Amino acid sequence: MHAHTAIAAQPTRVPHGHQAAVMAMPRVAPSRPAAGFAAIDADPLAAIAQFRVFDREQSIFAEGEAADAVFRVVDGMIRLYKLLPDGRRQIIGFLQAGDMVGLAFADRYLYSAEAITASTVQRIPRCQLDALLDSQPALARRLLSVTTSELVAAQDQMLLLGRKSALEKLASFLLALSRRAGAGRAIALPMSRCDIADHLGLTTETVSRGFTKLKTSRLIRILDGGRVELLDAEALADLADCA
Amino acid sequence: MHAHTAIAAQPTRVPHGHQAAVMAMPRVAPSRPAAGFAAIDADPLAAIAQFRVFDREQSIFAEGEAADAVFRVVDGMIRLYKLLPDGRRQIIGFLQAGDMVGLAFADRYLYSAEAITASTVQRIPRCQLDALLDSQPALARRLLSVTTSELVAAQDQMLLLGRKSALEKLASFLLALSRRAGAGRAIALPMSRCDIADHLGLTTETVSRGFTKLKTSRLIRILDGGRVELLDAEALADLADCA
DNA sequence: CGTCCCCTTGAACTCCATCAAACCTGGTGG
DNA sequence: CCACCAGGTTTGATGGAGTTCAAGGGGACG
Repeated sequence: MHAHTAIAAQPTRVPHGHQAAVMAMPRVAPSRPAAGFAAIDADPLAAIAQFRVFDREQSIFAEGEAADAVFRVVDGMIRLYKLLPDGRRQIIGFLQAGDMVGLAFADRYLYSAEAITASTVQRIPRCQLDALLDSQPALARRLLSVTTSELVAAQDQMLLLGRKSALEKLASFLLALSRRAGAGRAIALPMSRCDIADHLGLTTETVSRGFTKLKTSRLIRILDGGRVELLDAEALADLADCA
Repeated sequence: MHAHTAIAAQPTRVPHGHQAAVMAMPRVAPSRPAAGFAAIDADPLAAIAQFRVFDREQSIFAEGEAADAVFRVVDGMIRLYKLLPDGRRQIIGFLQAGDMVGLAFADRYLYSAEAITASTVQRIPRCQLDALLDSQPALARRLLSVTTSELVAAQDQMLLLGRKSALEKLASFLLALSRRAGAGRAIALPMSRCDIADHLGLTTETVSRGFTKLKTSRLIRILDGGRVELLDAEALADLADCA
């Protein structure tokens, strides 16, 4: 079996002087990994973690490789994706500071991970994690909680992929990012249109047309630096869950 | 752009809160029969479980309701689904004997569960589960493992929904069911075409045409009692993961 | 200032949804 | 036992949302 997992944790503070680029999360984000896991920050995972830095577009691990470590994102943005033999790609999720990836009890990664921006991650060797789980039973419950949140996000994404129109998908995506990022109306979109398309089950062209439509409808505004401002979150929400 | 009719012949109203909550547990193991569940069968969960029987098409719980219990399927088949406000439905997963549902650490169910066939389930009150987790730390690890498998299945489903064609979806679905059912080449399909469609992000008509095509291509054969025989699993596998 | 890459826009096509009707099949009641 | 009905299923015809193919911007970087 293989297995894999993208997990969202929720750091409020990152050890070793690194800064969490994000956060202050609403209690329950309906369609994104999330939820309060501040507890994990204080836990022993940090003690055994090695820090690693990845360049833009650099691979962190690939589907099929031996899954010998779990990662937690400290800074930057990561994409997780699966490929079909002919190259079609589905992006499972985008990870930001605080999210975990690789949590699984299988020996191979089930998807690939690449840095979208320059990123810093903590690497936690699998064997050490296992030992930790033995000595700290409460950790398993926390990880269970984190994994469950991931699963919830995955189910929302299924609804999106299976039943929403292109524009609904785009609106849902922007809102999810916004909730995840917290307060501000402006959100960072460091990923390409192609990444977004592969996350939403669309093509770059359709994503681009969608952005144009949202712009001309005055629902969003494109800022510099690939940032987007949500001008009317309520209208976007209507668009996201409805027809 | 509307779509569906989730309403079968069923008096059970589907409320649907838009409340956030959590829970989880579909189960369509991509590559294994119900493996790791034997251990759980012997465990203390059984001690506190109440058995319940549900009729065909009966609701087990609905999205938005207080999530006060976790369930384990003993017999029958259950569908888990989410609805959009306009009625479009996405079936998150089909549960069979051994699968768990409702595992989560939130106070509301995030999707609805209905019996497809007459079903027997064990009901495990949430509060008792929590107590058990405290007294039996190893249980959390087992549940973590189960949840992780779920997540893996969910990610495969995302790839399916986002990037596969109608026929590829159908082939993948049949193979997943077959792997789950284990040995025999014949698999039970107690769910309707509409259920299958709502699971694969298609319409009943497209599912029906797909079945017809697989039949005329001699890849499957329809048996009585809604059973299907996979005549050429290899060809189906090619169809499932490729173009 | 040119090149590369991504994004945007346009036009044609395709797969699947939609609309519609015929066909089963199981259940009911005469 | 069969006629009838209601439900789901299959098949057909048509249309549309999104893909595919193609070309034209526009910003970053050398």
